[in-house]
Amino acid sequence: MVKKQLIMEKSLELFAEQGFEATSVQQITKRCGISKGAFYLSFKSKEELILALIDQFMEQFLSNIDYTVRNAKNNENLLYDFYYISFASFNKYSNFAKIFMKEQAHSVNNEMFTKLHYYYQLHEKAILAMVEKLYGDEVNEIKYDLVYCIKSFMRTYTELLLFSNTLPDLETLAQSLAEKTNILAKHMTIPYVTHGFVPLFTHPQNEEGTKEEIIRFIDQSLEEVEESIEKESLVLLKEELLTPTLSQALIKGLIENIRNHPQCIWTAYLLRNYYNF
Amino acid sequence: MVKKQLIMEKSLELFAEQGFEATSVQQITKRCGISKGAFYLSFKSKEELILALIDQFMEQFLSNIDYTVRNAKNNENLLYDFYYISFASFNKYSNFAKIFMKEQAHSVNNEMFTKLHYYYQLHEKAILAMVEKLYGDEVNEIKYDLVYCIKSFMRTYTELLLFSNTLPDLETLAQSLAEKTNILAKHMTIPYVTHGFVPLFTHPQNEEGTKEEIIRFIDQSLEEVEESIEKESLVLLKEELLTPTLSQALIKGLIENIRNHPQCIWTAYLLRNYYNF
DNA sequence: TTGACAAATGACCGCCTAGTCATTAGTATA
DNA sequence: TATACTAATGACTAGGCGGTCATTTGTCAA
Repeated sequence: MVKKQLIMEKSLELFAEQGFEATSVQQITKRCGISKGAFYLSFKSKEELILALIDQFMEQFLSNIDYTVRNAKNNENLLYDFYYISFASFNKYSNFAKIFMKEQAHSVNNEMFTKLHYYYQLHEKAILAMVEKLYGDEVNEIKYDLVYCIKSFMRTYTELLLFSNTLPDLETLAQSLAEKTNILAKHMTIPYVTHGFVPLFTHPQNEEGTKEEIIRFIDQSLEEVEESIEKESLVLLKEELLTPTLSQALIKGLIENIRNHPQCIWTAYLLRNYYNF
Repeated sequence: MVKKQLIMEKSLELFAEQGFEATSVQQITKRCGISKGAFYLSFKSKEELILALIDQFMEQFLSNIDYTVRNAKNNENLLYDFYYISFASFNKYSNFAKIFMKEQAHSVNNEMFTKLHYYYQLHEKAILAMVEKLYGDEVNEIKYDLVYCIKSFMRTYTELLLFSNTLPDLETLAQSLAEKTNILAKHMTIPYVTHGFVPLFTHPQNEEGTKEEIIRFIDQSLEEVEESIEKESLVLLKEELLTPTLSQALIKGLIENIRNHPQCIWTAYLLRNYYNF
């Protein structure tokens, strides 16, 4: 549905400028050049639109990071790549990133709060995985605190990137933060965050990740995808889930086929998790 | 005026829970147990109330930090004290701090935006002054970036402090961040922020700090203060501004007399700046 | 050209908002 | 007690909000 995409694009602009609450459905429909009724044909409420935007961006963003961390051949460039890909994502989807910065703690309502915290924890998990991969057992005492430092850097420097008018220099930024992180990992002795992530709020155990859930995502992707290779890959992956026959390499290749297709990003992410690639 | 204070207290609670926009004047008056009309006798609009709250807290907070940095006898505990006093302030005025975290980038309107950025820059200036005092010329290349790192830490760990339910351990927190800062100052070689603070937005040169402006603040404080010592100190300071006669030590003592009085905090801050204490 | 169906419209609803102002209550002085 | 004045009230206005739905428009096949 083209209209749905149009609404998401235009509303993103408005939300980035004004925030969620301050942007009315009227403004959105006006910018789209459609009527109010048409809006409610695509989304059953303003809230649903917001949740859809969050999903779209966070899935993209997190799967990018996850892919980078998992597929890093060596540790040499991992930290740099992590920062680079993160800031590049924020830069590319700057409109969403701006909203994210503004509304993060706002939690307009419960469902949005739940969703954001869910993605937030996935992000922390990805960073923690990276820290463990990079520094191993040497940093066991300080690793949770280190994750927090990394998150600190990302937050503040992303803000600088998004809201200052200077031209971003992503290479230097990634280098600078990678250096800082390495320095802290090497010399820090007094951590503050020590007990892992105190979940601010207990998230109902998500069923994502089970075989059935992944198949549901594959079916959904199948409906939305046109291209034949992606379609075939999805079908094969579904069959493989039901009755395993293929080798690891073949499965990995199939996932690789769909990983960059807009409608398959989350499906690919779940599959990578499932097969532990 | 007692009512004004009541409204500020109760509205602070509501704003911290829900944010500015989501809190209506009706809710505020209900919690205060007063009528809507009574609200508009104290504040001429909801916006004026918000701006007053921002002023009250930021003046308190910044003057605390400024005092700590200026009066540090040696560099040994300065960094620790800075972090400690900052987090203690945030902890004490947690309701305001929560609002501040939530609404920072929101800029409901232009006047609030201007105000926040003004205080924001004062904060950066105070941190920069501390960095220079601590590390001198050794960190010239990286000092602006270091300021940004300090701000990063403060942001994220304040959030942890405010929104997690764990008991805060301010000593450890201040120690931990002081160590991190020292480590970075010692080892960092690749700064990202190099050109000083690119003012995101040019702030109209505030007249605060001129002799006339300070006298106006003294007059305002005089109206609100009851205690005789503070009153006398204010009168003497005003006379001194008009016709200088007293020694540095006497002036400093007079400022010290008023520095902790709620209605004189900003006046004292401006005077310290004026006399460069 | 007609009829059938889907897509799109925008007037309309109930609700809530910030802010106003004629009216009333309370209090201090003469 | 009468008068004068301030403090406080809450019904009211105008306007914006999210969301609905009877109606119109557009697009096909027959």
